[in-house]
Amino acid sequence: METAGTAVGAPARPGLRERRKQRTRDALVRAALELIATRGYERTTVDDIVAAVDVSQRTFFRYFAGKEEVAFFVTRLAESRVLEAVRARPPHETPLEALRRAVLDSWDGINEAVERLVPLDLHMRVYRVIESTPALLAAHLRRATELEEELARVVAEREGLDVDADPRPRILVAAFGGVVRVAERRWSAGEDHSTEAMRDLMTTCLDQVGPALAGNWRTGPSPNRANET
Amino acid sequence: METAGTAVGAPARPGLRERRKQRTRDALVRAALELIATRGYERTTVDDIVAAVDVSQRTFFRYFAGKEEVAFFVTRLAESRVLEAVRARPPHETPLEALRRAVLDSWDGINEAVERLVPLDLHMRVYRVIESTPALLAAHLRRATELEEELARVVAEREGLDVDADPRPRILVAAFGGVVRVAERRWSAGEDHSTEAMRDLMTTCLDQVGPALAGNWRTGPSPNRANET
DNA sequence: GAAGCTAATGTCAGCGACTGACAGTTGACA
DNA sequence: TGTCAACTGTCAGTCGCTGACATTAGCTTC
Repeated sequence: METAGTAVGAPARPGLRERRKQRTRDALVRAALELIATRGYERTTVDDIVAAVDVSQRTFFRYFAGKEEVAFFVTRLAESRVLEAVRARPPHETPLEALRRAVLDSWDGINEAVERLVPLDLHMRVYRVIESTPALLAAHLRRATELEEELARVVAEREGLDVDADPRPRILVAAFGGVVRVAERRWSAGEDHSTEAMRDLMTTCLDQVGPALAGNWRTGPSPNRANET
Repeated sequence: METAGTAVGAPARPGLRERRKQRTRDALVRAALELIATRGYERTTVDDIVAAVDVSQRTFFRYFAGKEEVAFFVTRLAESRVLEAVRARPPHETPLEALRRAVLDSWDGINEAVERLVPLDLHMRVYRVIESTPALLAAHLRRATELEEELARVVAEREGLDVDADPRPRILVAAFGGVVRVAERRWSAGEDHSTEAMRDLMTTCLDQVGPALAGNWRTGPSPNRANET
């Protein structure tokens, strides 16, 4: 469906109607995240959001299935990136290696992608609200397990296995996901919200999986336990 | 005010008022679970529940913080049992060992404890509704992470560590929790809902953690390797 | 450029979860 | 027995969310 007068070289610009839709959706997202970041999730009503954009409440619910969904609009970016990154890993890598490298790689350029939607700082503030609001945290965890389910499928396909027959894909992904969530929490709770800090935290946490699972912690000192005592 | 009435022991029998409270709460739980198991969660209104017990809606919300809470009333039993079991493990065990043994042990006698509240079969049906209802699944996962947080604290204390300084307790618990959830899902999705089936599934899944995390899956055969290492 | 189609939006009414305020009832206890 | 506190019910109202129907406004076609 080529519309009139769009050169092949330039990105096919959608019609006015489509652009308007995009604009109101972005406006809703921005207004919602700004309100949520400042007033909190529960103290932000849908009426507040639609009043800021001057559309009807009904319109909001046509764009988003619920109040929760708008809060995760930016987060979804990162999720899809991770999934893509895992698919792109070369097949000779170990499943765990593939997951680890994919997650670390997917952080490169994520900031720019986010910034195209909302200010990065805003997204950070919203993320902390998500982690501290019971209803949003619950939704976040559910979304995470859905992502894990897809990851398990990808891993199983990589290895030529049946997800439902062999439990290892789901187990690997579940364990991996748990560790990632620990890293995310430490990151958002800490001071340094840079991408590098995230990478460091993630690698440290993933490196600790072996030591954490195996053996007696008290026998030998762990790789880096500078902060003990 | 406090529901801390000692349900055991003969001497301190609670007064009539306390007994009435207990009775209405149990009635609400039973009615709610029965309705949820048969009609599903979303298709069960609070009005339906209170109509079955013949109390006002306001009373329901004085007993339960929300509609969700009543659905997890029985599940909470298992959670507290697991926590107790971990605390009871001898300190010479490896953290992973302690968790594993605690979870497996806590299933002994769980059926009897559940049956004191509602028929076991009813609880099973509700559990499957929880896993298949987005809103309930989200709440379930959030509760699970709260339990993991407490478990991490217990593990850290066992090993004489600071939960916030050393990441290993949370990492271990997160990975462990992920695997447990895989086992739970397989169990509730399968046919055999017996305690033994759960034990078998749990042990197999936990035995697969090592193989899943380490090495190349394609070199070694056997999706089911006897517990080595 | 006017007419027709259709997607996007607004309005209205209503359901269900949940809460605060107030009043009535009923165990507990002196 | 009477007083007090706890338990419950009623009522009104907020908020998230949805279906039905009317209205507006791009886009297409002639």
